[in-house]
Amino acid sequence: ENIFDRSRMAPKTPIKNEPVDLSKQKGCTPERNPITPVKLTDRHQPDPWTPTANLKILVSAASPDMRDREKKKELFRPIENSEQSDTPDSLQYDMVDDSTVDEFEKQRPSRKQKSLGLLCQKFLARYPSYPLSTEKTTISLDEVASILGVERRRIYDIVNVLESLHLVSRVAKNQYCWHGRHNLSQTLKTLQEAGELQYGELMTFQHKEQDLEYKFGERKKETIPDTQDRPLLDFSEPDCTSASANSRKDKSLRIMSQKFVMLFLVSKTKIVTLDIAAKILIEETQDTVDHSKFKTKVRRLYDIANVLTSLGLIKKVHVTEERGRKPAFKWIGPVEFPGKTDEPRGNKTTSDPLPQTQRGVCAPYQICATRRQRFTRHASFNGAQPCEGTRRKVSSEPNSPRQERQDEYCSKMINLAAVCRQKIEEDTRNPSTASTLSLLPVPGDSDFCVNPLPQAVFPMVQADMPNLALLNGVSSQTLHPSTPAASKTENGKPTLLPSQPFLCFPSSSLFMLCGGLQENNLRETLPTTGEVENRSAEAQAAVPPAACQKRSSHKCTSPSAPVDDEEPAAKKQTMEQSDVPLSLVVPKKPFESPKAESIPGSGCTPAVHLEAFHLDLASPAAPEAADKESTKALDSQEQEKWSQNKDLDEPSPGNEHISKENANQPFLPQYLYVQPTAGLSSFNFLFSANQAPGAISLAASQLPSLSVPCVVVPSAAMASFPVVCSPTVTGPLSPVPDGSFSAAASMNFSMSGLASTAPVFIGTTAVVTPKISPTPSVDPQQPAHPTLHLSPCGALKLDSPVCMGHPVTLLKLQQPSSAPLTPKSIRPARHEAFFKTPGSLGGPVAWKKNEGNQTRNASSVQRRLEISSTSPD
DNA sequence: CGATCCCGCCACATT
DNA sequence: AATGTGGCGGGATCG
Repeated sequence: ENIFDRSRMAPKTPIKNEPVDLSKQKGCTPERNPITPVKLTDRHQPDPWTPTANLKILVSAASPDMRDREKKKELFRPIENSEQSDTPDSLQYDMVDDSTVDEFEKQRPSRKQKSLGLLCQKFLARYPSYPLSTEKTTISLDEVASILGVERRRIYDIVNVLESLHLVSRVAKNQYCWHGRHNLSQTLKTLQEAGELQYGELMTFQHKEQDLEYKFGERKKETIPDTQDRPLLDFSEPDCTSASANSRKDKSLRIMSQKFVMLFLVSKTKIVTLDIAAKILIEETQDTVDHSKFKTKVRRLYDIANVLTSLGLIKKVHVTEERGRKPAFKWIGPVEFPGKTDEPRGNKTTSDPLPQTQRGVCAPYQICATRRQRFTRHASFNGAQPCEGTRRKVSSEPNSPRQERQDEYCSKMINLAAVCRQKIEEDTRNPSTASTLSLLPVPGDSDFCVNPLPQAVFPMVQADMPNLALLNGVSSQTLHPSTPAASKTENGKPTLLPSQPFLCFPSSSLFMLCGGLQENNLRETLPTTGEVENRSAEAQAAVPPAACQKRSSHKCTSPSAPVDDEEPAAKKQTMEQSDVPLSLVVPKKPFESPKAESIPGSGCTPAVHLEAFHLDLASPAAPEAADKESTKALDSQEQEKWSQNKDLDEPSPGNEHISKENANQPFLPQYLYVQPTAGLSSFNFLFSANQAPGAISLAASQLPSLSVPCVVVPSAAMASFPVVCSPTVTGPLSPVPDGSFSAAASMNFSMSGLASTAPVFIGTTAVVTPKISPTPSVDPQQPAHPTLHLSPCGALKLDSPVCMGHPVTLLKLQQPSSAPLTPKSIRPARHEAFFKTPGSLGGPVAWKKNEGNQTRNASSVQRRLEISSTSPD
């Protein structure tokens, strides 16, 4: 509590004022003692309590420098003056201290009070998350240590982890430079990329491996053969320095921290158990595996986890496996990163931070990853080096500023989302663990937001593990998530679950949206197009329920191919599907063409994308997830969005509306708009899904990007539930346009959302649309879906469908339509990848296929690597 | 009793 | 040699 206050109070800048702060704190000590345990007492310990004694203590705590310096003076002074002041020291002090102290002692600070996590929070509270570029704050370890009342050693633990994420950089001896979260997303992205390279494969199997590992221990290594430990990313050295070569174990804590983060980013489920992480990390590091070593590693991971938890990037969860419940952590930080790596273009603000060539380069640090090579240079970075100073290079922020902004926003958004998410999750969980499904059960019910719309779109969210799910509204969907889980185990399987995305809709009112704009048209125009479209349409539709229904039905039915796929797909499985969808898509285009035409190629694509999306979503949520992965490799897809809401009432359907801007501009993105009802003032929104223009282009790339962002906005009324949306996400890969906007879009809404209060959310991931339509046609689907879910195989099935959805579609569409096809064919593979989902046991093979995807992904990555490698060479 | 993880010794690195 | 860093793991707490 205190912390918060303080932070608020002083969020501002850090340190500089220390004197003040210090004084306060110290002064506070007594006061705060109650709260914070701090060792003060201890320190005070023995001595005679005189003012001096206190000083001494403080001093001792402080570094030598500190001691000498005025700080002491200041500190004391303030204290004396302000608080206890006047009196002759000792007395008051004693009084205060003792009493407090004693109390404390009595109470015992409780270990928790001294926890690293708490300490980290305190630490973070002292600095602004997004410091102005102008202000550079430097952090003196000694000061901080003394202020926070801990030994310096502890500060190192915190700083090392923060450094691994580039939130701070070492400037000099006892000095660190605070950067804040501006570059966090960039860093995460980099880590994600690096992680894919290193762990991608592993993660694929995640679950399996886990098990295996358990048994075997670490065999995994294979995958990651060589990597040594070296820093994946090293931040450190942008330049080089001799140091780079470095020494001392390379700061294992930092490296470990990065690797740990990578595991999350690469994990589909976004959940990583400690033991697995430990095993992986050990392996990399070494072969030997002793038990003791393992134990030590776990200890370190706890240290890191505490810091990451304080940063709001992960949270603790438990995974129940056959073996039992295991401690694990779930990533709740941003999943997707706006910056794109791929494209050069970048548009949006963000993008390109790195002007130069490839991003690969950019990515700083990169990952030398796997191979160890590191690149050195990022020369690009050099330019901007921040603090630097002396020797150590610090480079921290390689990134350009612009991006940062976006990132920031994103980050903020994300955070919010995370918060929401958590809430939701929690809620969900509570019901039952196993339960993930619990929600599901009601498909039809109004509860889910869907009501209004026949079809709703849901964003997927990943569930956390435990929770999960949700879904669908109405009918159709359902559980995908659950399925997998179910298959595995009843409960827990968080793993699986997690991976899959779900949505929840609590109440009715929600809305979502999604990106595809075109679709609307399409749908209308052609029902047939397919599910995908439908979805998009649906999404749109969703808003306007009435309309939607029709569509939905149409969708379902009409789209022969696509549709089929879905259903069949489930059965069928797989990859191929993707193709199918495409085909479906194609048709649409024609339809759409009017709009689309305007921008021919692009128009189509976008639409397609959307569709794909939808499809995925629609069918099994899970799949979608898979897709993403494929696309990126990561799981970003999974990300989730959460929404939360608290709202009050229900949403009033009426309120919501979706406006489509599209209408005018077909291609463009769709938006959803939700008007708030009276109640809400706050929100409304919308968003577009994609943007058109970019989309237009059509390239496959778009698709990926496509992520259509959806946004949900809760109306005021709705408030009660949140919604979410997500864009899907391939984003990263995709070039530009999409990504950019998606990001942008999200940002926007988010912002608004934030402001308002309402929960909003956004997700990256995909969205799912349920298709539920009133029409019979739908029904068929339903069965299918369910089946999928249910069936053990579910995962597989799901995947397949999913796969279909995405990428493929696009491609095909394009071709037929306009022409310009891009060769993205590649994507299909990716799609597959997506599917990989978690749990699935089943279809491992398929997953692997990812590779194909990866190729894509990889392609970019690889290129980078290659480049990098070459360059280094 | 297992999960956490505080605490601080001590080795290595840097001054 | 002094001081900065940070690996490491014993053992106390927590749940």
